[in-house]
Amino acid sequence: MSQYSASEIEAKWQAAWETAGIFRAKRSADKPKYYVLEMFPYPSGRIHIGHVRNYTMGDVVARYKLAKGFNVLHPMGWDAFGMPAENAAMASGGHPKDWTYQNIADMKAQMKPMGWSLDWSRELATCDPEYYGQQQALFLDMLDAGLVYRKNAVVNWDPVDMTVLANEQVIDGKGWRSGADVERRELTQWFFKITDFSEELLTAIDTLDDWPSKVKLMQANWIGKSRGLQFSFDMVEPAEGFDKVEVYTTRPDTLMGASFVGISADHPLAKALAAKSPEVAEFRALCAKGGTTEEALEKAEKLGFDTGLRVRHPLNPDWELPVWIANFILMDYGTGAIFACPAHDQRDLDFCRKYDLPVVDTFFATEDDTPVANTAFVPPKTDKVRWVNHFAGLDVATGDEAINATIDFAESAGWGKGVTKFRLRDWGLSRQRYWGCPIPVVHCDECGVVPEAKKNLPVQLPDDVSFDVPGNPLDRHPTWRDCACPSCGKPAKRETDTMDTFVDSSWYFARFTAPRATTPTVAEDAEYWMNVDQYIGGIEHAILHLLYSRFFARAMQITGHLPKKAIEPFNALFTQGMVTHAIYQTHDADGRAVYHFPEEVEDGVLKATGETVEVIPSAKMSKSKRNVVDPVSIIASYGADTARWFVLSDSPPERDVEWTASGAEATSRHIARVYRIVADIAAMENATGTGDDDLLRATHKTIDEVSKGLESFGFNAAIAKLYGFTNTLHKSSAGGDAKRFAAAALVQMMAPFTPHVSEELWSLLGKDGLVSIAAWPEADPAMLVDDTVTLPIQVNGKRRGEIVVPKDMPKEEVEKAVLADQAVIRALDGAAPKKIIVVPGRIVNLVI
RNA sequence: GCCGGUGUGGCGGAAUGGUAGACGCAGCGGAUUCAAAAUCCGCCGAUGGCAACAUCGUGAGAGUUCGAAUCUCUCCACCGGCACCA
Repeated sequence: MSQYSASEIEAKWQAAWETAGIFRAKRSADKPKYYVLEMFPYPSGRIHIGHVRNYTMGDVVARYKLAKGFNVLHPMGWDAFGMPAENAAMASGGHPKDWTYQNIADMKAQMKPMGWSLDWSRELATCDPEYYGQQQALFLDMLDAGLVYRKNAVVNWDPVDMTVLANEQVIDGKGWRSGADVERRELTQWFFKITDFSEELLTAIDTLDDWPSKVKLMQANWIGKSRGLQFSFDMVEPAEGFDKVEVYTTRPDTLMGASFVGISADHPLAKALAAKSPEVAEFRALCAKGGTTEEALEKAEKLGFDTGLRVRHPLNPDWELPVWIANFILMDYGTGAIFACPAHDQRDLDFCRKYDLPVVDTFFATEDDTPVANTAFVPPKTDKVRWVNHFAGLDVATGDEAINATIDFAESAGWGKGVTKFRLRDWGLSRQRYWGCPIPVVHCDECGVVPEAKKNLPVQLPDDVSFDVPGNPLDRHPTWRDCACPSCGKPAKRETDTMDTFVDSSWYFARFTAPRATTPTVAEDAEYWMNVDQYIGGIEHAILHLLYSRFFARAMQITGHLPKKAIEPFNALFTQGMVTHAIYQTHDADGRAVYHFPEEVEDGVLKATGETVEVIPSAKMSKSKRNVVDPVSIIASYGADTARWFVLSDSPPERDVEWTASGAEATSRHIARVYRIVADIAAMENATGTGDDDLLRATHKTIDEVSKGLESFGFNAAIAKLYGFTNTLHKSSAGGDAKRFAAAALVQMMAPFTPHVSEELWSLLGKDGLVSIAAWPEADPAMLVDDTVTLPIQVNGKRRGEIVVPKDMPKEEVEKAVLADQAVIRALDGAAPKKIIVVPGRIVNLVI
């Protein structure tokens, strides 16, 4: 072949890899293992450029480690349960199962041409009974170990469709289909006891050395450990069987600024009052309006209801405070009751101003005693402040000191107790939906809630379901619900809730070590392949998915499914930025947003109808918003090597990248240029030339820099070095021997990025075997050091010139050389420098 | 609202306390060609200057330092997460 043709070579080399079986992971003692995993995709049906970027990053790592002599495990699967399949069934009448498996087939067909070094023999889909049956076994073991329980929790309830809505389906407090005002309603649900591990999940963050610090910080904040004071306000007149209100506060030091006692609308006292008082019941109903997200609760207008009940201040029995029901107090956190200190909490202040409640300052800044008006004074807890008549005798002290002093004071006086609490809540896993893993329990009138027997697993989803009415089809299935109680054998009903899809993705990394096993994992395989050495995925999973996986690793260790060393399953984490793209939307007759694919839009109008589209710039690519870019056309036009190189070349991998089509053409030209340069070199005579040594040095330097780039996810930097090295090689007048050495190194270094053309050029250079498994080139340290160094010279921090000096010239001689330099003499203009700063090997700065 | 992040030429970005703009794209000029494509060579932050060079310049403002894109504080804009999107 005389010129580069992607279409001819890519299929050829993919077949060669397949035949050689070089990506099939096998356990063996002779090599170290390396497990690289990218977060598995949801089978939307089309791969998008974000997938291409994510999986190419993982592939570069996997291929580099393969060349470095590791046994590499690089698997792929499908996060295949979830709402979009049901939505598709509702929209077009098909079945979620058919839709999902068709999407998997389509996406796999689009992924194969990318040439990723995946071990497809380990492919799994979470909707395969082979997978979810083992997940049910895992669930039963966790139930047995006391890690699962049932309790009430609130959901978004659509009162028109009579169905539970996902947060995503609540838009501005209304149901997405019915448009009805959404209510918060309690339901009995299954929970994982993740809070048993709050302390452990928090402290173990310190062991995650190769995780981004921002992710560790987000997880720590999410777990939210706090120390505070728990104590009671005695009621002046007991009511509804309550004689006190127990509160928890992280700022007990502000107790003298208490304005009222607030209880959550879901507090037992509020419920008890509502049973007697229509006004309270009405207020509770008002508080129940809207969605369940923390954001909705935080942003909602502050509402309060004065119960008329009074409580006594613990430090002064004559001081009575009113008890209010307030919508911003969460039943899930602390005791569901607080005391409000408006002077030092903005929410409390807003509330007190609205309902005309007193505002009492308890401390001031050391130099400023302006009373609080409409902005609460909330300095960092590490700042010293001046206290007003503090009951524990403080004058000037930090918030932290005051909190500790107050807790000690309350404990020794016997009216309060220092308590550590966590923000983290237990993980509710019940979903009132069809397309998920059935929860393998049975409800029996005689025996209560009974786990399904393991021999009856998997509890398979029935195929004969319809989606023509809202709600969970399992709930109204004529026969699937009916079963025999595993305990007493009498007729019973199956649980119709299925599992949160986060459960599916919380252990797939472990399943990949033995994907076909008839137990969740196999000890020898888990022992050999765990942990994941490098995990790669989107920053949007920084908290939930990763925290749930960390919990599952612990639960699986307790239930005997993972070894102790896998307690933290991901040794290193890399969070790639998202690929963003403009969203194109129009509105239907009812004013609801309709999204359009980029290829349907031209010059701001829909190609089909000429309708003007609204452009929302730079949003996260998402299948529901349809702002996805199709990589298939890039591969068809330029080939996989171009697509692979291009997605990694322009932007640092952790950063978001706005996708634009320009540049693929240029990448393709560059690959063709490398092809020509290397092909010419392959035809050169064996000989020496001028600059052999320079080229050799440049080669070793590039090997060093590119290897470092690959080790540290500096893919764009590594590619920039490869561009530079290609230019150096092209301009060099070195002889055939040196050039062939340099060309072979170039081809090898490009191989993780552009494996197909690299294989072609490797064989063109007359090398034996596959470049994919050729040993990675090593840089000779002796070739990396230069004898001289160029030092920039600054005068008062501004660059005025530069000198070239021997690498290890002593400071005094550098100073002499600098002062003798013409540019320096000109810049000094006769002035004598006050100070000369010489940073060896870096810079010289003269201060005048 | 709360938590986390990002901000540098026309564009993607490099430099993580030491020469701001590596490398790439776009653009401009030249060579080659009957012509074009491809290819090759060169220029390319702004302002002033024939030039040498000077001044300004990393979202805005302040600070620390011999020296700041980089560290600190305040503010602005955008992005991610907020427990039932995956």
